[in-house]
Amino acid sequence: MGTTHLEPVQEPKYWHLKTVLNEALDSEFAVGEVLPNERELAARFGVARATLRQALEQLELEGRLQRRRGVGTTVAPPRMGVSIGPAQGSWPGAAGDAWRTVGCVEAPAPAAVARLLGEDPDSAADAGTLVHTVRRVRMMHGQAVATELLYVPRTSVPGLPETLSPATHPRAVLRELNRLDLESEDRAVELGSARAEDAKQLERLPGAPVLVVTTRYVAAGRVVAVAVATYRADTCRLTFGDTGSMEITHHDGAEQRQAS
Amino acid sequence: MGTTHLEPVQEPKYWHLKTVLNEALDSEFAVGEVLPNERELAARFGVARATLRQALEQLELEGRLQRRRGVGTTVAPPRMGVSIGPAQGSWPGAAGDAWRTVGCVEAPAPAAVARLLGEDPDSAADAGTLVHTVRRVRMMHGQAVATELLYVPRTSVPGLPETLSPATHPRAVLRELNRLDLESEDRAVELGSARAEDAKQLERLPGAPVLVVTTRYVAAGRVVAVAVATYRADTCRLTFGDTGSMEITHHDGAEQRQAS
DNA sequence: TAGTGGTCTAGACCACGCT
DNA sequence: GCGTGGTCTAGACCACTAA
Repeated sequence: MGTTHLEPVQEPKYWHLKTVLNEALDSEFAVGEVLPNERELAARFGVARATLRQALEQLELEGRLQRRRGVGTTVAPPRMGVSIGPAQGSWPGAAGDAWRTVGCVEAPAPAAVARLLGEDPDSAADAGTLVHTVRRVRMMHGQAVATELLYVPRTSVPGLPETLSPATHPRAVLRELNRLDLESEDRAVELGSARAEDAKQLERLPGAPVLVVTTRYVAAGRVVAVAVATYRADTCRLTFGDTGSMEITHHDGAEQRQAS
Repeated sequence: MGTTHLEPVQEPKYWHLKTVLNEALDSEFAVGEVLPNERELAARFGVARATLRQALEQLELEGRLQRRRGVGTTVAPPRMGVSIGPAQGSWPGAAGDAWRTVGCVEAPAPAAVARLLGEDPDSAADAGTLVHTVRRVRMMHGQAVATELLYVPRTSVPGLPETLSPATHPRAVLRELNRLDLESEDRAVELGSARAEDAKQLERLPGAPVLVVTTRYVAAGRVVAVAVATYRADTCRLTFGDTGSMEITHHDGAEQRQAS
């Protein structure tokens, strides 16, 4: 990455800059390596820092870079493929999955969730059903890749005792849920930005781009649970389907060296 | 939306601004309505235009706003649910789907595609297989929501004549493809930014956020085709699963009035 | 041609991670 | 405390759309 000042083009500077950096990343940097700091880079390319940042932002969005305040900008490893249903025992709480339960409360369902549960919109308006709300975090390669809120109406798990200790509560809900036999799952994926709470658990700043996966679990003809999972969009590629053979984690880039 | 100057908080201004605007959008604006211009809004909230823009950018990312150069900023309708296989005859070219074919060439497969097709990485390095490359656009409600490049190796459609006119070529490829019986599909979804070419067809600026859906079609134990589809992330919610009953296009917001 | 959003600049200060 | 990325400002000019 030389002191290449940009030749005048009729293409936004930040766009051209992005291309140049992308190529430099492929050919001159190893995964995990730290780039020069933003002031340095901006000077080297002869642009304002804000312009340089616009290019870096996009590269981070595309999963090529990782930036951390107080630390620096590093070359990101290829996105990891995370398997989303129906395979790999994603039925919440199945043994061996990579979810870690971090809490559970019992509260009225938010309006949006009530609608997904197939409530009558009117009745949901004034009094949402009581739902067990389990918060979980999905770990992969020692990193938090997703947070999830799992909503289970009390009516879905009638076998539960009235009062539960915070320690056993989530486990009990998941256990009861696994007793039901799952008929099907509906899923939707959309782009969102991390709310403050999620951002913290994903070790990102609020507003970071995330992929929101909404799942409805159907058993015995009824929606028995709804999950809203928030995946880091920068580091994750969501994989669907039977085999999981697309889980190959390799990338285009020329050499795949490793930083010390 | 009053002349509410922001009270001093220890939260980024643009973040707070986003919250305020989001609420105003729910309560004081109808879908399709145009907002005051950026200079006006910035003045009204007592912030620099760049700061105001940071808030607007996020709201656009979340599908709440739509901005068009030379026109203005309007309140976006709720995201539309677009169905992604395996239902709804998504096997390319099936009758009645909303894809419009815009071109077709025969060329060596790019390295990334060759890998997805299950090629030997070494042989792919020096000589990619010849593939038919069909470019399609997915329309919904009269709007382009996705572009797709469908890669079909010549070996997958041996029945095809050597030379084809540009007009009949794509149709012929799709027809041959439909003769095979599809065994399964692998899919992956990740965040990307629109390349110049895609952006144009999606009526967005280059770099706009998109959801990239990569599909591998398997028939007779082999990968017979690979599709890379690029969906507008601002206007689309991708839906997966059996019923498509999550296709409800309604949103949280209080009233859902309609602009004139 | 007037008005919009998009790009760009050259500064300043802040919050955070390290050491 | 020092260096990093994150936020913010107050300008300027450009590219596009529509009247």
